[in-house]
Amino acid sequence: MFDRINTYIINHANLTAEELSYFNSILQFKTFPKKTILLHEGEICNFEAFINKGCIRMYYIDENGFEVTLQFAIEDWWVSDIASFHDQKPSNMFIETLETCELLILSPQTKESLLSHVPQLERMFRILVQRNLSSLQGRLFKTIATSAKDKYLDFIKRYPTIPQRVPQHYIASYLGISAEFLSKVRTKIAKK
Amino acid sequence: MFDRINTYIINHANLTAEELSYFNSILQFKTFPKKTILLHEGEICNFEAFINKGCIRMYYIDENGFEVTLQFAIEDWWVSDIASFHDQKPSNMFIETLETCELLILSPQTKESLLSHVPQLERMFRILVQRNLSSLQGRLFKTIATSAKDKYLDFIKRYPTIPQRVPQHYIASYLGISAEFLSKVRTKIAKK
DNA sequence: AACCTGCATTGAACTAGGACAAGAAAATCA
DNA sequence: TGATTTTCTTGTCCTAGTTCAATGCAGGTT
Repeated sequence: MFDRINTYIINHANLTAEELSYFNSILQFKTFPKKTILLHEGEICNFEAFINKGCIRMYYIDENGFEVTLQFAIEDWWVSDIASFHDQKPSNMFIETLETCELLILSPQTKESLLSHVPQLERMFRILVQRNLSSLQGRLFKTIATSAKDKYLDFIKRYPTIPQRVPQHYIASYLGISAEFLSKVRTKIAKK
Repeated sequence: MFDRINTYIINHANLTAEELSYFNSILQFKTFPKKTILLHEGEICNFEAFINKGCIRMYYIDENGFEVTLQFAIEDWWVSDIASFHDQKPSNMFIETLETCELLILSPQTKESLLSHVPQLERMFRILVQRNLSSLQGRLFKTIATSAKDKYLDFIKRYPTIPQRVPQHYIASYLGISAEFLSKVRTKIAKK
């Protein structure tokens, strides 16, 4: 049950056996069926979850019902709306399982206590957020500067396993193009 | 010389007088003329700078010379390519002064020593990065989901002082639209 | 087997925004 | 002060991507 996360932790921080077992002791293990909405727009996000198994999507919806996928997350990713989680303020995004998911969950309280017991992890979480920021910066650039075709090719290169796991129109909404146009782009790529 | 940053720190962390003066002692104060490139693509970013005075732009350039402005930063902002700064790896962005700038600078070494002397600040910097991430998430959403006009209106609402300080075509490159089209959008708005 | 429901494809008509070009207006500097 | 560079505007034509609608195609469910 903790194999996956412990491997992850060992690779990202330098904990003693005790610290690791303390970490494990405060994690809450939970399973969610496919299509469960873990966080609704307007709610306060009270989890930071490590994906032990499954696939999750974070997305926004505007007034007209137009969806933008912010992120896909699979095994070994952390999922949360950190802004909402940390400031305990309403989120403006949705988080939804796309498959049956096994999650290891921190609440604001357990995270707080974790960080005070194992201050080292403060660093790990900071680096996690930094990486996230940096990759989002790169993505914004590509979203603006690149054609639909190149964005798609880049996507399947960066996330080769995702297309097999999630419906194509979600990928379109991640790339910022319509589902129909992605389909056209794909047939054009295939023909060459 | 430290008034501005000390006010900032007091608002964002809870330091003793000694800690604050230690903080001040390790900061390097430097002035740069307008249009100085502080960081070139390919270089390692060796600064995290607090803007005491002035205005700075962070941007990407693609193979065809197409520019995307990632961020404008003015007084009270921190400027750095954190990914490059922390991992000491080559940056893929440019950072350039748009006005004469007074900066208070941390190097990787001084930041390291600062964080070990005043571990509290680890939290402040983490929150800084989190806020940054969260606002970038919102921006990506708007970039994809919103019309040029709405993006511009949103921009002048969020950053009302920026348009007076920076050339308009940089704002266009922030919004992800061409300078010409921004001009057209503006005349259309003005006519109403 | 028949029937949904969700997903992908294709085509036709349309549009937001881009590229290019040429001037006008500001800002910078000698 | 004029001269040069940078920035902003406006018009024309063009294209990448959208919207809408129709069709097909799984894969569950009853």
